[in-house]
Amino acid sequence: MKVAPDPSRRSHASRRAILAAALDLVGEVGYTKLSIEGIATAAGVGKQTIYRWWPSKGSLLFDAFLTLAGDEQDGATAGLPDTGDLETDLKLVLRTTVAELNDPRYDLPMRALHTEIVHDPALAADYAKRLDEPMRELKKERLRAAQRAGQLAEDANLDVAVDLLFGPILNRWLQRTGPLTPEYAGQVVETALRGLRPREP
Amino acid sequence: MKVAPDPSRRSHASRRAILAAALDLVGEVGYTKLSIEGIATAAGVGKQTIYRWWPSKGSLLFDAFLTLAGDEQDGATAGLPDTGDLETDLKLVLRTTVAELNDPRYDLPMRALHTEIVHDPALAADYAKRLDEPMRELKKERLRAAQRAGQLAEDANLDVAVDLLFGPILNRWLQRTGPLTPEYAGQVVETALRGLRPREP
Amino acid sequence: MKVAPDPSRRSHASRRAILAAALDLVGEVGYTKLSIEGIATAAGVGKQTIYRWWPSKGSLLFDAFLTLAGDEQDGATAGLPDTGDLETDLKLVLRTTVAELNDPRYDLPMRALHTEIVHDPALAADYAKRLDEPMRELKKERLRAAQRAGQLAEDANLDVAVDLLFGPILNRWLQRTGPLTPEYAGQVVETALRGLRPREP
Amino acid sequence: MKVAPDPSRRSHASRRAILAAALDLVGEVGYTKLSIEGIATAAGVGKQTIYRWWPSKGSLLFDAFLTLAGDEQDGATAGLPDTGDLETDLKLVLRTTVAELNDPRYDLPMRALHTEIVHDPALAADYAKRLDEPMRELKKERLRAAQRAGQLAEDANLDVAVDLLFGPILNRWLQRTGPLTPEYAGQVVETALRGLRPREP
DNA sequence: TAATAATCGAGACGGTACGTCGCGTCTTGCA
DNA sequence: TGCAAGACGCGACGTACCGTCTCGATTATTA
Repeated sequence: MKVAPDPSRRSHASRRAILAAALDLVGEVGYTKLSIEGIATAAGVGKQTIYRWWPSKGSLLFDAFLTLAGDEQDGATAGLPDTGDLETDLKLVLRTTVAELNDPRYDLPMRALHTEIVHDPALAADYAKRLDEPMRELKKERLRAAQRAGQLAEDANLDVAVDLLFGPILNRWLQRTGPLTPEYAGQVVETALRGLRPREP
Repeated sequence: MKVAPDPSRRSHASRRAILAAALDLVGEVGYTKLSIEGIATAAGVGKQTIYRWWPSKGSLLFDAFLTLAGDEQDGATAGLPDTGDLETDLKLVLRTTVAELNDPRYDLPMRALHTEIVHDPALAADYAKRLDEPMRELKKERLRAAQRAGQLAEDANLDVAVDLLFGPILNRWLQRTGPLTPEYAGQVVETALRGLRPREP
Repeated sequence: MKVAPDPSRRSHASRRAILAAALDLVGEVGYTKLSIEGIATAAGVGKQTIYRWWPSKGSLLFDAFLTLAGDEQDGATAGLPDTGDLETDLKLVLRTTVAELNDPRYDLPMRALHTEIVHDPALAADYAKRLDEPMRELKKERLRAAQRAGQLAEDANLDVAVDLLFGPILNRWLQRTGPLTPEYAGQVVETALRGLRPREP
Repeated sequence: MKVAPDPSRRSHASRRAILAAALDLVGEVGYTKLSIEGIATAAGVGKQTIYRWWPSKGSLLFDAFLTLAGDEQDGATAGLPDTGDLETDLKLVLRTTVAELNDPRYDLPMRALHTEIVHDPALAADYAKRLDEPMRELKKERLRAAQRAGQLAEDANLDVAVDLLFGPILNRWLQRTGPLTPEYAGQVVETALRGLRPREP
């Protein structure tokens, strides 16, 4: 019978080395050539140390990504910018997102993580709970503020609103169906906010 | 020296068997366990026959998917429904899309193809040209009709509009960040069309 | 810096459990699948306790075998039987040896120990000194008595004589080049004693 | 279901490289450190090519040993020397055997093969049939000639006689219970032929 | 009788090798 | 010449053990 290892005896040095090596390697060789063996070697670690603590390559990538995200933007917990002008704020956020997706340091790791999520419902659930929901809540909070300021329809479904704003960008990035530019981000915000319907006369 | 094979001598029986086996297998074992070797065995075909005609697993999946799509909805070439009511028509289309994404026969093959596209820019370009653009053109055509009918802003960017409508659905399907229901599809259409801004007084 | 452990603080319970587990395990799973890790687990003991007290798997097996032998036949120290009839006595001894080699409780442990000896000269020396030589001395003592009784050539090399008697049995047992029966043991004794040359006329 | 590979498609170059590498490696690093992985690397061959054609490390060593033996002494098929003087002939043969066992090129490979035989009854049977029995038959043939020449007891059991001659040498070699010298070989022959009993008066 | 020092169980660690699977290439013999 | 079949060199998989290394928690003297 398989028993869970005791986390209190875990080597933090190895953990950090593994996560760093995973990020480095996925950036260098890409998702397809990323191997546990390669990560272990790059981290100066035995393979078993990886298999002991992570159930799958996906969950390792997830942890690595959390580290990456946590290191740089844990100020994100502070919430989205609120200048009082929703459109300006959203454009800033989406353009930042676009810049991040175009940043080579993030591009390959995020594609790798995305792929694992797509094929692993358990990981998807983990991702949804630990990354997507908190960030989504921040976004919805900003939209709620906009509602209070009368800049957004009272009855708008905020989850749908968030999807409307971020879905197009993520898809274009993933599928490369068009150039992922700040201009595109701006158009998405404008179109989503203005709506597609013709103006009321 | 490598010479290109002569397509006129190609065995159609083998081609069909390979594409069918690829679809069957990806549905049975999923993308991660899908192997060329397995497809060849299941198709009763030599491995070389696959390597001779397809440059990558992704392009094989793409072909297989074209077959799948072609068999069932080649009437799609006929264009989107146009009852005169844009919202109704779009809801129908998006709900059909949702049903398709939820159909087990399509789910795994599409995830597999998506993954290949995400990691293979050449395949992404092929996909964009041969599948995305034609379908996008049909959608834009319907939106243009709506513009002519005054149901859509004259200055709306139609590419952005299409992304706004389909991006959220595809993302929710891929990342499982929420249930992918017809209701959700309806809300996306409504929100996109109505816009997020408060009504003009 | 490495210091020698203090034998006075050694846990006798652990020692006994390890030796017993080693014998049990080698009997159950055979030499090839015998592992220090397995012995430690079966003995309810930490691995380090084994590595602390034994320099190699071979020396552990040697100790275990000494225990096994000591428990049952420490009367062997008393010397070989001496009824006055050398041939009868030798046949008894060799048949006993054959029975022991055929005993499942001894077979696998002895094969394991033999293998370690074959590949480890240091262990071989230890074995020669602590097991082979004392037993060999007992055998030679019996042969010397036979010499005094005029049943054995005065100038016979007793070491060679012992090898001549036991070598064939051990080899047949190890290599399974033929059935290891009491009859075979008897034939070996007869042939060795009688010699191969024809009777003087 | 596992099917046997087709021997007609086997690569002879790989086969030879593997057998040679096995012999070289076992001579260099010894039995304990001999690994399939190491052999494959040294032979410039994939591991699977070894696993495809040999069921165990032992059977590979056996094949390698057959090659070694076949290359050098396939003249052995011609039979043992027969000068008319049995004792001289046997001493020559046993001294040659001793020299061979002391030859570093043979020592480690033979120990390795011996170990595999000891722990693998199937391999032991193969060894008995393909190596031990033919060589034993040659020896018995020489002894039969001696019987016809009146140099050996008519009723001597030839199998036992062969064991009596070779068993002691093999044992001393394996267990290192004493120096393995030509003198020892001579004494074994003399003692075995003369017998241990005193001369008839 | 407490302090103290070593062994003890447990098991994580960096490694090596295992035996298997799949890759993409190459060769063979049939149609 | 295309094909089914499959051997090949290669690389990675996930597992088993190696021998070393911490960890508290017994123990069994020594102060």
